[in-house]
Amino acid sequence: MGIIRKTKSVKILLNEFSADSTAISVTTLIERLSSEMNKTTVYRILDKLEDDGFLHSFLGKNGHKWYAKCNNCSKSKHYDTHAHFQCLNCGKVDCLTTNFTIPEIPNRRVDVFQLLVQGSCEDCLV
Amino acid sequence: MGIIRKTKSVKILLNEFSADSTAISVTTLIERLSSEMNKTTVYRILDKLEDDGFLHSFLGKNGHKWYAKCNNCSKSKHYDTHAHFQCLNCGKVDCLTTNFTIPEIPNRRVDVFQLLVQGSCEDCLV
DNA sequence: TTTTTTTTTGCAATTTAGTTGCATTATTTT
DNA sequence: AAAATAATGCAACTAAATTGCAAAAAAAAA
Repeated sequence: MGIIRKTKSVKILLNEFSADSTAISVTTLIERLSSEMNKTTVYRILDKLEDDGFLHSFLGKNGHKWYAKCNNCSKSKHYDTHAHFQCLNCGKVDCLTTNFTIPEIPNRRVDVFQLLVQGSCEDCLV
Repeated sequence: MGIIRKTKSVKILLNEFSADSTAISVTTLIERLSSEMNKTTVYRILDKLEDDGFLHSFLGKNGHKWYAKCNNCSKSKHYDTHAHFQCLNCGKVDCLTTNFTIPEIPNRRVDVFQLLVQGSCEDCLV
């Protein structure tokens, strides 16, 4: 699919991810932008931004969707071999720069994996 | 909370996990046991069996809940340092016996993690 | 065993994330 | 400017999970 038109809504959403590389949950975006666009639009644009390799998505601990900016992704391939870290204290979620390698598993072929790490972030560590 | 009474419904559910150690999704259980108990009961009993350390839960790729038998868990502590493997071919999900160690992450304290690996299981590998 | 207390269950209603169809509006192409 | 195409809003819908409450079942007390 991919983004075709740079509409007002697309620009607003892109802007949300321009600040830092912290991940944002879909529900947060829907609430934050409720006066500017419909939730359906949020879902659809995020979907396309992911297809375009500008964002990538993953599921938080409760199974809800989060999005974050991509660093080295393209239309054809998402480099999702990184983990996501959720701070149990402040709730902030971000991408870890560490690239994980999943060890070989006997008699199985590993295609993809999803790793969500939870703990305390640098700001919340005493 | 924990299990207090060994009711008929509890026995039926325990029985579902007695066979092998393959994980079962909540929706599968609800459908499979629809003639024997209400879905609310399924949710509630699974919840208690997890509290009791008999089952542990995790989220599948779509964010839906799965349960599997515990091996070394107790009421107070779940030894969830293992990954779950979902076969993209047959859909089967099971616990990997390999215990993963998440490497140290600079300036962060890691408390828990969730690792879902997807690929091809031993039965589905040619 | 019978009565009383407490827990469990079923049912219906509710919540919430996410999706879909369709008419309207905006953007791009001609 | 007109025509073609894509994006948006809205309402309705789907599905997983939760909640309140009355009825039923299990355990404890008598």
